[in-house]
Amino acid sequence: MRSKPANDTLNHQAVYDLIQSVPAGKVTTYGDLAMALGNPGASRAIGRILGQNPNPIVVPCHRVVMSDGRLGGYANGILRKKELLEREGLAFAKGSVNNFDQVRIKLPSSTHGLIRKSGIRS
DNA sequence: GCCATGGCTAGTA
DNA sequence: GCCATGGCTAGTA
Repeated sequence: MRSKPANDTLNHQAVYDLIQSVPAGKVTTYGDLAMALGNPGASRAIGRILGQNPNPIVVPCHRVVMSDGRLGGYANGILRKKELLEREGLAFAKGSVNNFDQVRIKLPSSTHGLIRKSGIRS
């Protein structure tokens, strides 16, 4: 759809900041990030944002996976993503992270994630 | 209109 | 499998 009604948008920098709180050996999900940033419906947008820019050295976006434990995507290919995660101690079966609930961390909730769009008529 | 998602139905085995 | 959602780009006017 070309036009949409959304009134909120995400602060990209806040997304990158938040991902930095995910330690090696752990993961989070697109949806959890969206939730922590106060925009629960934005999981898909999170994925798009990650694909944009991140400086992979400082922002470990390979630690962001799907809500069901499957890999999701990666700019350098999901094979690479899997390698990185395995190097950090994770294991996979049938494309999903083993023991997903134990390695999935709880994110700190962030306040500055949402930007209110201006110029909305009420 | 495309997509690095996610949640909820249907409909098989 | 469908479709709502949010961010983005290409490509027309």
